[in-house]
Amino acid sequence: MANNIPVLSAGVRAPRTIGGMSETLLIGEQLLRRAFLEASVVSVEARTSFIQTGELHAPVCIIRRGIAYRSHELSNGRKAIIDILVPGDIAGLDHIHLTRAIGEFIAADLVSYQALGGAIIRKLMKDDRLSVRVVTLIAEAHWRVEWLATSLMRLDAIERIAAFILNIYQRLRWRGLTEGTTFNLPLTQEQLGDHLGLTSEHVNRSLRQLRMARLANIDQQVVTIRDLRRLFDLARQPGGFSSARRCRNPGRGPKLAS
Amino acid sequence: MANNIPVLSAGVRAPRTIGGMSETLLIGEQLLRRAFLEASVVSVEARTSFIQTGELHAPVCIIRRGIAYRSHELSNGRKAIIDILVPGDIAGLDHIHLTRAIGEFIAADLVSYQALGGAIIRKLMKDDRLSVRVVTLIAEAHWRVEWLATSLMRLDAIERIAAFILNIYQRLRWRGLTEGTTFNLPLTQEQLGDHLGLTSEHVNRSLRQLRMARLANIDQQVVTIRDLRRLFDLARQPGGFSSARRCRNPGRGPKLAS
DNA sequence: CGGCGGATTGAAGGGAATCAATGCTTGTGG
DNA sequence: CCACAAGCATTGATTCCCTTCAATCCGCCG
Repeated sequence: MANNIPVLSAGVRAPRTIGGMSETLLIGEQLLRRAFLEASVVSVEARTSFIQTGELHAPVCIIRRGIAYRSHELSNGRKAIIDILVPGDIAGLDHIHLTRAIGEFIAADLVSYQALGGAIIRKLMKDDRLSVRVVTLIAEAHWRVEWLATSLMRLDAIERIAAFILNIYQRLRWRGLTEGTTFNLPLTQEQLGDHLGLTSEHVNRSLRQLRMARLANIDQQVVTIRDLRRLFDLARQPGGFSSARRCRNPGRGPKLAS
Repeated sequence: MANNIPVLSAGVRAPRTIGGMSETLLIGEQLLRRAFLEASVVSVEARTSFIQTGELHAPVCIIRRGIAYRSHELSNGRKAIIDILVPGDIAGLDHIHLTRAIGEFIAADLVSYQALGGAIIRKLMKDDRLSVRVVTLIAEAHWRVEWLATSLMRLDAIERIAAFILNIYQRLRWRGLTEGTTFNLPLTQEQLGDHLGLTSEHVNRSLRQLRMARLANIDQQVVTIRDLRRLFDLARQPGGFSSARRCRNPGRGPKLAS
């Protein structure tokens, strides 16, 4: 299983955990996932939120099927989606020591998951190995948001979308959930916009550009990566950026053929 | 001490940790801070990085004096600052289980800190109480970045700056590091821009607007909050936003008198 | 069929970046 | 002690990416 590989959001070189810990981590991973197997499987329909903001003693969930996301609701009804959850992801680990959930968990399509209460996880964490794995899982989620923030700061629309596609692509691959360069992405353009800090209209236009440039297709919630290499060039990785959004220096890096 | 209060970045209502855990948390906190006291105090000058990207076995640091920040270097030389560290903050907790540091830690002004190696922290974490506190500290850093990402997505320049000022203000207050509404902020406008996803020029213009509107002053690295109430209105909090950046609905919320 | 949510496309406006100068401090060396 | 350089702050003019507003189209379902 590839689950012990820390995944950085944009599909960057995955940060490595301490080499000597890997066996411990693996065992912790197994213990944790085994614990979730005991829980009953819950299914929720698309567009329903299965954990609400402020919910008391919200559980920790492992996503089994479908795509979910975590979002912050703004009082005018719009949302800021700050994490995307794919099958195998364990979500809501901050509920372990939190009385009230921060943010809302919403199913993008038909999602099934298994949930454990914070108290149970706290008990399980008496085991050092599992505890270590929980810490690394939280750290992974942290890196994802960090990279999201970084790309919001310094990449423009197309670059952000490219980075996002690669991010999801790599996470799905590491989990063995996709073979080729095609995968399902049950998000509306508005949700994409809410995740990338764009309007749905501009997401639409940017997707068209990606399609025209033959880098990637997103139609009917199906993503097809056409040119992985150039997509990587667009989605400049941290530590290996070729240039940034705001670049006084000459040479703005790869451009799309307009 | 107020250190057991989880702090959300924008100065939002602080998320509460499990009530019954508070004593455990407090003890864990004390154990952790006590451990750091043993370490020798290191001082670094302004603008020097004391942990480099990719550094092997980077330590965990507690900031004792000054302001530091964590940033991701982009290959064209520009930076994305993804966390600000004030005295009392424990930084680099993800190094506990990571062979190589992600991101760089830089002193904004004269900073002194104490550092413990990941191995030591791992050993300390055999103690459940300390382990719990470490997890909550990581979660706090996570919420900070989440809110940063949210504000990058949905707030405009002035709102982001307002949110940022309040964020720092509240963190300093919770630590008892400032009394009134004035505090020191040793960041250049360029660094502010790198943290908020703006250019230094636009930071400058926005600061002027804040000054003109008599909301806050930032001069010579000294912040003076003039109108806390209206500043809060500008920096819309998660869960309590009055409106967002992109708002098709009428009534865009508080505006500055131009 | 009509309605609805989502995708698509166009036109116009705005917020922020870019480019370009000019002050203002500070520290350094002559 | 002054001159000068370097870094930062400030300001203006211009450009452009993205939002906003407004329609239309499409697929789906009651």
